[in-house]
Amino acid sequence: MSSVDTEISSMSTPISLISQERSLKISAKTDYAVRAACELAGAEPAKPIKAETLAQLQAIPANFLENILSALRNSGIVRSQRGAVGGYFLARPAETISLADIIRAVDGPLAAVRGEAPEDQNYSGAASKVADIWVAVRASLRVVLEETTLADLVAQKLPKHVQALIDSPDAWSRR
Amino acid sequence: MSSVDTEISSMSTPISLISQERSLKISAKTDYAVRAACELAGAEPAKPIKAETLAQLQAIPANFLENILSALRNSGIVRSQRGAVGGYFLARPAETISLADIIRAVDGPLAAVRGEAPEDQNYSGAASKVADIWVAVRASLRVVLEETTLADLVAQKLPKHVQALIDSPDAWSRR
DNA sequence: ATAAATTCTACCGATTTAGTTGGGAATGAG
DNA sequence: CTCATTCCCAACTAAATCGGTAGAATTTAT
Repeated sequence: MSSVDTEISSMSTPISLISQERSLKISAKTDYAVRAACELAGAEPAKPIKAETLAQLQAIPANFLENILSALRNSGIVRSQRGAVGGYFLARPAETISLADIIRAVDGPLAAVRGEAPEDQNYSGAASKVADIWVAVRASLRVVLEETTLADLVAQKLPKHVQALIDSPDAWSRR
Repeated sequence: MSSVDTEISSMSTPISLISQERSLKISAKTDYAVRAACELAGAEPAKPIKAETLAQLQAIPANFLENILSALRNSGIVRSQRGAVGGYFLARPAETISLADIIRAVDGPLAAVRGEAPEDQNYSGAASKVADIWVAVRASLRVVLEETTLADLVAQKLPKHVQALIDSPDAWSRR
């Protein structure tokens, strides 16, 4: 066949698009949830802020944010007040809300392997230590996310070991 | 507030289903890639193993595995040999291949926030420190994934700080 | 009671995930 | 040479998730 086809080598590669794979990624939902929660933590304790206001403050699509706030409410992280002067506010002090709490509320357990916890997988042969690695990954995420609270974030005072990670030389290298 | 409303507790709650969200999750692709690479690392250096055999050894869907091996080959992690006695083998010594290399080959950069690097986001207001947190998350992932090699995994000798994470009391708590 | 404000629920399209299918192209054995 | 074996590669698919919208339901102020 052939004949003319080619030129292919040069490659058209329209590369339709930006690949966008996801494994160990941070979803928009998680990012939005943390940002909205920061705004709530930065405001007066029991004064409700309406969803629309949060959306504007953080440039989050308003209707999507409502889904997120709903998940946070179901997990007991925020509470809501309906009616004319309603809105959302934190359900407990910002010092007691970790980032891990927020992420789990909107996106489920950390470091799940194909929907299940790492310790529920079973690996054989040369790969038998792989479960340990996923457990280590989860533990290292927890070191950051379980210890950092909303209060830390808005006060711009992160826990020492978290700050140390950020200050480490290659933390900002893009790779 | 109310009074009667309740009953809510009982609530139909169809609970649509097991949620299965994904943020900071480990994809099937990543898991399969690491397991297949372990088998290659556990075998003799330049003796090719065919995809079908790898698939059986690790119970990975064979055709899907070919996609994954193709990605690993494009990233220079494995090499392949066609023909009757062909198959796949590691392109370089197992000591020089980190888990981060493998994950990036099949699923792109670690800890991307909505498709972009954390340092490319810009945050305002009460959330201005959020970028730092995502950088810390990425750095903590790297601590585990950049230092652990395929050789470590098959030898069942993980780096000290990784083993320390695994041995820490709450690493295995399910949460 | 009623209107205004806001939450809440159900839906929707596009992308991604996790695969499958099938054809072609090297390679080595006989 | 020829043919079986194996990789290679592109397209296709079903189901789930992502990101987002629309409208009904609820609460509060007046």
